[in-house]
Amino acid sequence: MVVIKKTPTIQDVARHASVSAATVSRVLSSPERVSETTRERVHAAVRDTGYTMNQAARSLRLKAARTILLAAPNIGNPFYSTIVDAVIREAAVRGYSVLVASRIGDDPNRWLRDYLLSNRADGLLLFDGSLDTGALHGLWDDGVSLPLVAAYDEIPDPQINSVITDNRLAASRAIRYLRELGHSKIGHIIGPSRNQSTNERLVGFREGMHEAGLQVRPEWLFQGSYNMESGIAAAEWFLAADELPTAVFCGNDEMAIGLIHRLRREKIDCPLDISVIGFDDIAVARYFDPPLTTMRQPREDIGKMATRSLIDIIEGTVPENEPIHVVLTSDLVVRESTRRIG
Amino acid sequence: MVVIKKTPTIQDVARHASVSAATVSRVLSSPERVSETTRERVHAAVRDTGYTMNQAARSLRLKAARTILLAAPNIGNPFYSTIVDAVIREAAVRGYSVLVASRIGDDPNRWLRDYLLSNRADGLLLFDGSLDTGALHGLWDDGVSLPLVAAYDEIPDPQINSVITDNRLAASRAIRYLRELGHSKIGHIIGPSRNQSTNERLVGFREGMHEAGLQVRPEWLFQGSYNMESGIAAAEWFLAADELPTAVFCGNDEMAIGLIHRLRREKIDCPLDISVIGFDDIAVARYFDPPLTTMRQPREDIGKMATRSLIDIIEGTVPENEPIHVVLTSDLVVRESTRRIG
DNA sequence: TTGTAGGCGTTATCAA
DNA sequence: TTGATAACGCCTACAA
Repeated sequence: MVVIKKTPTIQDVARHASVSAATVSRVLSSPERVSETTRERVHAAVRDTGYTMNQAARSLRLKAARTILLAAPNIGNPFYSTIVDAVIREAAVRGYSVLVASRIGDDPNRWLRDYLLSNRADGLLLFDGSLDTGALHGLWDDGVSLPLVAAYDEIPDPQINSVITDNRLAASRAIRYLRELGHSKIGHIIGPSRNQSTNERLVGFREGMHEAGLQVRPEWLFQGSYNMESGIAAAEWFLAADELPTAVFCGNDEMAIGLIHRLRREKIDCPLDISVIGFDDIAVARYFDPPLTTMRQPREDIGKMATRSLIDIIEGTVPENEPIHVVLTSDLVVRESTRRIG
Repeated sequence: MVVIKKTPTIQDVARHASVSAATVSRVLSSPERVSETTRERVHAAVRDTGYTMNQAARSLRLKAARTILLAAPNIGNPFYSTIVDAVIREAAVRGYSVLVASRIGDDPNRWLRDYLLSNRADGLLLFDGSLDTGALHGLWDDGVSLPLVAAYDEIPDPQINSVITDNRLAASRAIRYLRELGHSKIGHIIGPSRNQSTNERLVGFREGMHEAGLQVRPEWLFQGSYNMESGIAAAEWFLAADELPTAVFCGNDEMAIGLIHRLRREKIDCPLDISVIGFDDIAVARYFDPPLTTMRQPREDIGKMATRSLIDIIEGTVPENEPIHVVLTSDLVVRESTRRIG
């Protein structure tokens, strides 16, 4: 089924247009260096033969694949899918393809070699802060310097280019908002601690609490894993405490949804009995019942900016000694899962 | 930043191990054809030099990229992300990379050429039934036969390999279930008509209605586009009718969510006043309020089976004259958005 | 402005 | 079992 009549090569086109292969190549990559007439002849020949450039040969010759590698911990998560979409779109604009890898297996070092040093991809867009930076430096130490942009999840290494959001600020902003609503008994569902962004949100939470003169109570702190099941588990953890918080700041919307769902089973209503604020503003947030108050992450922008930066780096249109650090701002989106009390 | 000290080639390894490049190549691809001792020497040399195969060169030589192209209309949709995840995982198992393209632009023909005839990808996994099959046949006519598996969305061409679900049956099953619950005033939110699966669901809906001796009322039929906003619009359409249906079968869960959300604003409760049944069973379905009754699509299986089939075809381990047609079954998942009446 | 020639890194063929 | 060689399709000095 794979067999093809005969894929035309640049030679075939050359023959067809009665020019040399070099000329065809020039017409395709730097048309201005070819005379009007031959250019047209070559274009005609390209159409006639149905020629398509062989990318493998081109990559080999140019030592560039015009492809970027996107690595995320879990593409299945709807949060990432929007980002992926933005990445693909932006990459296409710049003429790049996107190779997607969902999980950086057990041996990131080997994995990175396989993809990046093998001429399959020219750069890496990393959406996984849990990756050991040691592995990245490992490549560095080998004398290799690879175009890399860490996005969304922070990597605690100022040398690494990054496009992130102001997690800490956003978290403290969320707490301040709850405080304004009159809440003082505030809980927090944390994400997995291997993610730096999680930790930033936790720090922001603590800061917000501190600023408000509020105590962080351990029984109102729960560590989840950014999925709805974690929200359920968190609800059960809170339920086991002597007293329920009146408001909970969740590390992401999914955990908020799980939390609200589980509490409702106990006739604890959101926002009547408890206010819940999420993080991300995933698509379903505004249509959930109650519509979720949340800290919106500019996901399209993250994807777009990260892609743009990476390609700039790959193409060397950006000074390489000063790392790129973009920090996008999150916005508080007030809906109906939070409510003024007392 | 791209510059690398010196990427070792197979030649470097050969020198290091005092063998020929050919031998190194053999050790790497058919170790059994090399003597124990040299094999070990070569392996050591590979480790020492930190050699990684240049995939571009390999692809050029082998005329195979060990990469598949995944094309979906909208990766941003959470429904697809799970499938994509499954595809990537399964492909990895078989040693394939996955190139993802979100939108098959205006000119699918050109697009397909660019990716598939250019040696970037060995086969296409198509999740978009709206693609004009003429374009596909265009390639065929050129004497080109490309490994292609259409998944999830049906393509009305028995020659094209496909992995789909029993949309028609599932739809009529949904109607039968509503009927069993005592409903006779049943509406339907259709997906975009360019998708064949949409049409199959519509046919199933009509069949189910017919079997039950029920009339399909046009004012209870609404065409959406598989997103939550469509559900909102559908609600408004139904609201404008003289009478509301007592049950609505939705083409997917997102439209069901939008519908329920909008009706609630009018104090029309699901499931008290209206039963709603979705399609797909996306992650949030079970935690939505009310938890959605829905026809679950085996998404991981779709992704896995489709990938497996495609790679089998690429590698020629499957007879090529008889197209593969896998039909997976959808399951009715009863939750709380549907309710007995009368 | 155009053509010639060499090489990118790999693997398959053939001979030793 | 191993090695020399050619070829995959393209681009880029360099020469004309």
